[in-house]
Amino acid sequence: MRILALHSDFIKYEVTKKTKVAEEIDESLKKNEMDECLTVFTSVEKEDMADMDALIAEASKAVRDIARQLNVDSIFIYPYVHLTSSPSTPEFAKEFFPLFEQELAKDHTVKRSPFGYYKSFNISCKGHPLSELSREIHVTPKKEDEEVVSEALVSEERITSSWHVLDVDGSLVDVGDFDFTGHENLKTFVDYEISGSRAAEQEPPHVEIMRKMELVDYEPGSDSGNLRWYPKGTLIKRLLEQHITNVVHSYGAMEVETPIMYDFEHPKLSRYLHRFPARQYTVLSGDKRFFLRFAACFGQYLIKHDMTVSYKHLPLRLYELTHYSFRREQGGELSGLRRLRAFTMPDMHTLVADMDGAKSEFFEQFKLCIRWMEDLGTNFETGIRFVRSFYEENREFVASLVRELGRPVLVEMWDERPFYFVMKFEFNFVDALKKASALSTVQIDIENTERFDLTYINEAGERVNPLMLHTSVSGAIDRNVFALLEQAYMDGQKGTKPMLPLWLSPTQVRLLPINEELVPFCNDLVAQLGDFRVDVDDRSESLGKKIRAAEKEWVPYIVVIGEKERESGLLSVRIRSTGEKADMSVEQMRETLRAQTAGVPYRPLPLPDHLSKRPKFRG
RNA sequence: GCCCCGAUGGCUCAGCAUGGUAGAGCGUCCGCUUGGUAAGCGGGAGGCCGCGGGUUCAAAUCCCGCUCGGGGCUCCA
Repeated sequence: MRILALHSDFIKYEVTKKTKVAEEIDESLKKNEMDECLTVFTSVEKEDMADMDALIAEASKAVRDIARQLNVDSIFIYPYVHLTSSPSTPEFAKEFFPLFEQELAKDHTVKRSPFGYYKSFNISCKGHPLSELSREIHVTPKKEDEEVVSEALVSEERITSSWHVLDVDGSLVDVGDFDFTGHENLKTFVDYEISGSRAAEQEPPHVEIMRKMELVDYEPGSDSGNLRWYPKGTLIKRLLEQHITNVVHSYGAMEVETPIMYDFEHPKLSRYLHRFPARQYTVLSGDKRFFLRFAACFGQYLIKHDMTVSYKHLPLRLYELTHYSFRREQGGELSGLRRLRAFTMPDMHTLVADMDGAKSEFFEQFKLCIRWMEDLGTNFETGIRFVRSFYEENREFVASLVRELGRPVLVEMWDERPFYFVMKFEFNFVDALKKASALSTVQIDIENTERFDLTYINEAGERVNPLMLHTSVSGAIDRNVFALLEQAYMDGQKGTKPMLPLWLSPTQVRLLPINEELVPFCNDLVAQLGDFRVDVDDRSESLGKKIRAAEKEWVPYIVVIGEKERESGLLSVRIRSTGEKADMSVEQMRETLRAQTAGVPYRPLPLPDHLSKRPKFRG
């Protein structure tokens, strides 16, 4: 940004002609003047668009400094594009000037000439040594540090909230008064949320597991928080992705795919961005700047903006599995699969006509999320958050959610609305280090359909803004894997053998031939168990070692194949989940597997089915 | 962004306080072993001790800077 500040006896202007980009103004502003003032000619530049909040802070600081130096109170802001050769978009500047005026008006008398008009003007400059000053203001990420905090953060700090527990019988009590006996995990979640007590100074257990098991690993060749997935990890991830997509699809969402990067200068997006901390990756393409999406919101908003939607189409659901969403989290915030800079997020946005529609849809999606968590099989605790006024009007609705869930939940009640939503819930997984991480979530958004101009035609034929739900039924897929591994670890600590659900186990059945002559027989068995992931440890190792290797890989069914098996056709199976050994026929084996994998996706083995053919991905 | 910690064969780590020929286990390769429910035996190969500078006759080791990684704080739309 460039400014030219003139200490003036007076400035007068008069609008002569309107341009295409003109802001709407009152008749009274078409002609105005100010005496004894600092006239500030201002042009907003392209680079300023990186951060509106920082720009306002820096610019007003500069102007205040000059005003103090000259000891003037009155400030006249004059939008004047001609100071620069690389102006920002008119939309950005148009948004900037009123905010700039507002900021300076806190401690000065301020007037402003309108943006987007040709004007004639008269100015008298005092002509003393300090009367003509110019400044260049640069908004750089470095300067943002302490002073410039985005609107969203500021408002979050201002908002006070109170914490309660809502029980199944509908009673709402202060957290302090609730008896957590029998709800220890909820207590852990509550402590984490409220006090934020973060003791552990260790690496989360899932990190060692994900590396040792050759699922996922850090990638030193990329930015931190961008991981590499080995074949077994990729299998697990793909299965979860496929499953969540099936679930959401059969719920009635329409799947779409949208770009991963968006134009900083797109007027609607830039305005949205300025509501949030600058945590996005930026990408340069020629001299255009783009940001990598941090959710699927943008693409879906832009599609919905262009759609013609009737009330008959509601609720209308779009879904995308974002491969990837990007958030440039601060270095120290990153943690294994729990917190990443590039992550995979199933994201659904539902348009509904009104608050009644929003509530019934919210309820259905709440049930869908419960089912997901039950399938995943990890622990979870519920947080429900809303604005106080929303609760006052919807007590019964909120209570019905808790009844549906069948156990008490943590409630956070805000005095005023901190973000764009009036209500949300999340299901939080509590990990081995007693930290909580959100998985499923649904939010009722009352702001963005207007902001992004999403509309539908109601029964009266009018074009109106719907309400919108933001939903992730599963939460980030990476984080689901995190939860599965942490849960397995915790199970292991309690004495049960750690394992993944059968449908996600990279190897479901491992055959251990007692000598190499039995390998062909094992190959026949692999073929007979065709629709499952069965492999053969054909290496020339001792049986003990093969068993140990299979156990370390958490293989759910380990089958030793010797002469006895070849003759009888009965398999000697070591069942990980129960620790028992059982003899079963191939057909029984098949049935056992089939019963446990009904309704979930299948993918073939991600590696060669003979262990002797398998490379090591690490160590 | 701030504060702590770390970096040595493919992996996990020892060695570093007191400078003097670089070590182990696992894995890998080659032999032997053909076994019945969690580690059979022997041998070989494999190292710019993260990068750059300094101190020293001599640096994996001491000092400074950097890079990368992890954890904590803050943060988590």
